[in-house]
Amino acid sequence: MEELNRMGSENKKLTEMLLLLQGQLIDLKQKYSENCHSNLKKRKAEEENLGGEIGGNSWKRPRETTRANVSRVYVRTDPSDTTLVVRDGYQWRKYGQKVTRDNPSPRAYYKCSAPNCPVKKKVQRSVEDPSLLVATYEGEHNHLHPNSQAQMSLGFNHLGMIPCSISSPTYTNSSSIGPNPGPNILLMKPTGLTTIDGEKSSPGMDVKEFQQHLVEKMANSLTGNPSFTSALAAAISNRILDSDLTDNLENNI
DNA sequence: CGAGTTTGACCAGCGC
DNA sequence: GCGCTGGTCAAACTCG
Repeated sequence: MEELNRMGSENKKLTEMLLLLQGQLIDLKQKYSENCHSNLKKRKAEEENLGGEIGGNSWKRPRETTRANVSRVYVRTDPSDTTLVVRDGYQWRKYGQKVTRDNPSPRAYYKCSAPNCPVKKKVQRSVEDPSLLVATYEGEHNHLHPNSQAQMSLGFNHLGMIPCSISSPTYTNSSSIGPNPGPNILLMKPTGLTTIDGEKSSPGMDVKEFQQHLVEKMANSLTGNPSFTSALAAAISNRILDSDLTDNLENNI
């Protein structure tokens, strides 16, 4: 039993790590494609190298003199689902939508509808993976999360979300959450969920049994995927490079 | 009727 | 100065 608990917590850690790494991998891929395609994007990349990307910030508008708290969140959705909705538990009011030059899918602009809350978010489909929504959050909520208690117990950050979602479409699907305004993490709720190979967990299944089942499925899936190792290696090296860059910048300041 | 969404217009920054 | 682009505004519209 202890072994099971230990495996469970290790699995949790690994899952969180994987989520972070996948987010970074997607960032890296997008940066790479940007660098390869135009002089304008070359300029963007230079700006990123000069610190524009510190803190996960991808907004390079020079007019932003005071840099707000910016973070990016990746959410897996159904590619056929055209709604740019990221359910993070907060109440958002859409105030604009635009088609940007480097992405054929429209970008939606939202403001937090809580009174005096300065937080904004932009939601756009990833060019790389149309089934992936990229939500960019700016600022920090000056009020409690509507589901703050549940969020805290699940270890969510101040945005009420984890940094990115698991990439398997059968794992995380914001549109499958339904009217529940909670976070986009299906793994948290072990009833009637879909596992990697599409099988449903039985409603009567014990939580621990389900977790154990999930651990096995995930392990099989990851070890059976030859691209995972290289993707993981790339993401880790990216992380190392990032920390080196940060160190250099700190030394130079 | 109020809250939220849509969408065209407008504004500011930037490169040429 | 002009055109391009991203971000925001606000009137019209929709929905519960």
